Amino acid sequence: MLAVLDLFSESRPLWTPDELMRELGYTRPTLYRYLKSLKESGLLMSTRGGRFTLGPRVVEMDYLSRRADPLVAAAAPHLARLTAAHPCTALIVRWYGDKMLCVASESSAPNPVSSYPRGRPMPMGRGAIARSIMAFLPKQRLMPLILRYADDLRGVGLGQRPEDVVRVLKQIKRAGVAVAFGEVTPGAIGIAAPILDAGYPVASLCLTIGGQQAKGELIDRITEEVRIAARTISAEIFDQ
Amino acid sequence: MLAVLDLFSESRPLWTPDELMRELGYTRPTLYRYLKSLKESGLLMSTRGGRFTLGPRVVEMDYLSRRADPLVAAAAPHLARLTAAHPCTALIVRWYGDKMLCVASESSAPNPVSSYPRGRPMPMGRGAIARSIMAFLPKQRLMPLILRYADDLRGVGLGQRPEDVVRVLKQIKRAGVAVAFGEVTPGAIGIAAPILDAGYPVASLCLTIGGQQAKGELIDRITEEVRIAARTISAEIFDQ
DNA sequence: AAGAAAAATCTCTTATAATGAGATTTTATA
DNA sequence: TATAAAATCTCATTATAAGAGATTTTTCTT
Repeated sequence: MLAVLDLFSESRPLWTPDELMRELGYTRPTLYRYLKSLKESGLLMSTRGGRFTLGPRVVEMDYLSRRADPLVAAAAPHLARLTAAHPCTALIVRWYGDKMLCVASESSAPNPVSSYPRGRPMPMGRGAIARSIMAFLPKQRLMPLILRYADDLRGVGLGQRPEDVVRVLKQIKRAGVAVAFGEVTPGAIGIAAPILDAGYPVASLCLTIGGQQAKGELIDRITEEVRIAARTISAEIFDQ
Repeated sequence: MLAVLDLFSESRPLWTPDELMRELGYTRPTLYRYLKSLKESGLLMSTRGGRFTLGPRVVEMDYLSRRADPLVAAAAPHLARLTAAHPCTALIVRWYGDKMLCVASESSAPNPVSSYPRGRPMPMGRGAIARSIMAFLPKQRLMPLILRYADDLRGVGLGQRPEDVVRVLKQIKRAGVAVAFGEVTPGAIGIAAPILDAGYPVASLCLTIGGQQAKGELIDRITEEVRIAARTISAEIFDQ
């Protein structure tokens, strides 16, 4: 039944029962039984024209998840403060072991180079956010990731061999912040620091600014602010 | 398995396996099997301390649902325009047959009286939003609702008997807009017009302003703007 | 880093509950 | 209101979840 749910994607948010039957190979009564359960639970809903989409429970659960997340609560004032201080976008990206998703963001840039709403997936192989998290992973957890994203990591100039990547990440860990120039969004500078829970990276605080405003001295100042804000948030969420 | 998911609520967003076992009466292996599936699908995740919460798939699905919703897309510029014109909160509330949820909102009020984020449930028996939708329901769909929320409807002075409520709703339908004073949030005025898809109400556009700014003439002007905006959105979403 | 405690998973039999073919009912459409 | 399409029902069959208890893995303590 969860396989039905998994078919609803960005490129294909609407399905007819017949399409689902064909895709999953279920018979008509079986599929309709699943659809009935999913509809009753609110995870799916039918639209006019006999198609199905994600339903109200999805919206409701995200609301719950947002309100129950101590990280989102702790980070909100810091995002507000940082965006008030600089024309930028500040975001919190959670790391779920295999992927990263933006869970909170606020923007004060007049024309943001890119949007980072809650739920937007972020790439694991590129950008300051990914590196700020990877730098704080224990080696055993890190190595599989480096191998999996070897191509991407090479592409942004982190080094040819895994050892080279590890060396760069060690530097980032020492600095406590990662900076990237246009790796995720062309023209955007990303400055990210990890949020640690019990010493283990669970998310990243990232501030993105347009490449134009990027005087070296300003970047240094922001870098320091991000580092400190991430540290503060880490302390606030630690055990609760 | 969906019963497990249903337990995660605003008042109880964290559960231990033992609590779930006790609550649902499942044996240990059974519950763990469920948790494993739900964890693998990303609907649940475990936190430090062996507790479970809603997981990344929830965040991701809401993002999908938001991006795939033609109503959210069509309404966004209107919310922006209305909030730019008045210090207020403008929101879109979808009606799901048995409940209403805010699906989009934007605010320009300096100190909003209340917040209406996506996912917030709205009461079906009170407020301009509820009435703007009920007024456009066919009688057969309407009567059960009136009976179900009779107490609430009486409480806000819509009439003692169902016929009285029906009469008030007929007036609202003729006007095309509903106005309410402090029914959902004390001190807030709500002005709502239905969004129709194929003549059938699927949502409501609502504008809330603080009671202080509420000169009668201003309310009349806003009322007209809301009515027209809702009509425009209806036309835009009609069959895609 | 080793041992104890707790948590999670595994094994295998039993019995429950999901499946599918086809018929039937309900809903939508003209 | 008739016709087509969509959704649900029936029931025998079979697959597959459930549970008791043992076992493994993880976590915590010292």
